Amino acid sequence: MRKTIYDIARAARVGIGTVSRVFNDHPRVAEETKRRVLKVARRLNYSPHPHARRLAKQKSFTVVAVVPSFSSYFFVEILQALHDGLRHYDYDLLLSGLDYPQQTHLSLARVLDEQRADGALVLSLPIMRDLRNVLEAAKIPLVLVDTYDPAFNSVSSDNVHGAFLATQHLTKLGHKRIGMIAANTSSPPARDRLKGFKKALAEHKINLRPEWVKISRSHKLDGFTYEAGYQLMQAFMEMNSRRRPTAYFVSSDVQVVGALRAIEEAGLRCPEDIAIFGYDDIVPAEHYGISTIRQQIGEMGKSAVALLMERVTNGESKVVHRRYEPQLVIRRTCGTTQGSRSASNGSFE
Amino acid sequence: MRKTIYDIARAARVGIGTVSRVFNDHPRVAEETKRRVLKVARRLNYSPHPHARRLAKQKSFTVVAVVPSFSSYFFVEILQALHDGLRHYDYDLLLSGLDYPQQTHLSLARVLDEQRADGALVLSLPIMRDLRNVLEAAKIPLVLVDTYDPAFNSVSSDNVHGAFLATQHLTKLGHKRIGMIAANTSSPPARDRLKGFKKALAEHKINLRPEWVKISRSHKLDGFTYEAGYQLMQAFMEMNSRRRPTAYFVSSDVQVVGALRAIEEAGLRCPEDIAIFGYDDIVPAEHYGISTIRQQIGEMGKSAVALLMERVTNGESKVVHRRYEPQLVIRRTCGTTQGSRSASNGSFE
DNA sequence: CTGAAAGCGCTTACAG
DNA sequence: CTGAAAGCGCTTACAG
Repeated sequence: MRKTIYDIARAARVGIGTVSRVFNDHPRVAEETKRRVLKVARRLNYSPHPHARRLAKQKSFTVVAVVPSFSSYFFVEILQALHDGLRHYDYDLLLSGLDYPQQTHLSLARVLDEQRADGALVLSLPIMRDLRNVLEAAKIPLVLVDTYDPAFNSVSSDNVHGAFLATQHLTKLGHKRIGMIAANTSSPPARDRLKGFKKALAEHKINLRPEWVKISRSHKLDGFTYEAGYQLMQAFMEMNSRRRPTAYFVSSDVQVVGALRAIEEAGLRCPEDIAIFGYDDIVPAEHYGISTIRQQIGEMGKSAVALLMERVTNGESKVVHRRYEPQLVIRRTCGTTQGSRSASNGSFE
Repeated sequence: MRKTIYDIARAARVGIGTVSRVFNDHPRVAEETKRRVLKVARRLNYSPHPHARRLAKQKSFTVVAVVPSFSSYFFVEILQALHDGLRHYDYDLLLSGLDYPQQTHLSLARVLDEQRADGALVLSLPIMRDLRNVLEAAKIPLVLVDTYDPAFNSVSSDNVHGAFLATQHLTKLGHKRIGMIAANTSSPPARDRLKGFKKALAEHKINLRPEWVKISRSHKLDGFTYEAGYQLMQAFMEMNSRRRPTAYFVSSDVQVVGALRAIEEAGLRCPEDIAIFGYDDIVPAEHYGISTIRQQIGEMGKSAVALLMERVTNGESKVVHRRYEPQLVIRRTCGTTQGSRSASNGSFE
């Protein structure tokens, strides 16, 4: 039979209040009493009933993570980081998956309504009006991860800057003809990466050719998929080789893998014929030798949890934005300095 | 302020017991009363407090999933399936990740001890003695997913048969020289796939050459990784081309991706020079054109949840084993019938 | 069919 | 420092 606080109290010859205080690290319990209670508790293999505790404390000791999708490397990694972080706080992680992004606010509203969570982590979702209303109505701490909205705490990565770095690197290698494969711009990261790309071209006085920027319209993971990368690169491959880019910034590594496939099928090689720069540094990126931008996912996860827990436990309420700097990871696919070829090619431009 | 059952009772002019009965679908409540209560509840936006309910009912309405690792496609997909399935039952899914497989039994013991779950789903773990003890001691329903042990309910896929089908397909294409890249045999699926491979060779009277079976010793995901596939295939590539297999059964698609890379680096092509058969049908497999074995992951997840919930809610207790038949998915990498080449090659053996 | 009351296992002011 | 008691929001025999 499960042991209760009464069993411990009896065996330790104290009142139940004292047992409770011991387990709640109440400051005013005599050392001696505390020791005795803990000893008995251990002997009887006691642990407080979580739901009773939650009811009495009027707290759920649970955090919800609202995730748009399970099936991408990024989410798996960030989820893992969040899960690990939460362990230190003895909080449970409740997953709230979404079938349709449109229902985010509904599913979240329900969770918050039922007071099933003391805090929320909202991943990668564009903050639309419906969602913002729910979030503002919910009087619980929350932090946005991988998105940004001035009104809420957030931990995000500077996608504009990351894309800028990647593109700039391509220019430094001597490329003048640079294209981009972008994800659906309904996704904030996709939008920012496109922005960073444009910014880098502008800053290096390289002409932006509209036909050299191909944007996925897919709604499946907002085009952050193999298929999207493959198809868009195929479109490039169909262009006359003298009239297409020599280098490409691709908005995610998953897309790069698809793109590489298209390049190979076109009988070309990367990086010999075509330079590629990706984004995300997903696990397999190393193996493919993809030059990419690393987001500090583990750090972001830890930081998001810490931020949230400060608010949940200390009642801290100032809105904070933490922005992580992405890092360049140079590997094979971007190639090395364009020698004479770039010079001559460049002169055509 | 949060509404309680008392608010509803007062507004609906009934006792709190009646309100409770309405929300618990108690059979003997007058239709008229029920309607009135529900109407008021809706108006006041009431929903029962989950923890109070759990405390009073002495049930956690939660299921734990013990997962060895987040970072693989397989787990993500199975998790997604479990999560979806659980929704229909209004049960929460509690994740219990593991840092070290060795502590599985400890982390599980803790959860069960604290009565934080009414049932458990244990994924892909080899059932060792420690774990078996914990599971047997826990008097809660549980089902094994993707593993098998005679003592517990299980939903698994017939890995022996899947590997058999894959290997047999290679023989049917005319291959006589067939090798295998296997994962660490400490993993039950890895072991079974190796077994199925051997069985198919035996049945088709093809000689098993020990040096043509390369087994990963990695502990990282038991060798179900890009790296393992890459390295083992590299080892094959270093063999004299006349003395190595013309076809390979690889124990997972992730490994295939690594293997393809090694093949490419060796200046060979798949399927023209080398035929490959994978396993798992992970999302990107389609894109690579990997011929593979599909496990019915979605089905398995649904079925596991259903099995568990029958036990949790109906108290059903017979031990049941559900085995899913894997399916052949023929794509590019295994090539087509070996023409004259296979004939002549075959004659060397 | 329905209400009043005890109980689920804790927490926490209030006295002392 | 510590005990007795009320309260957290439900559920469920027990009467009626």
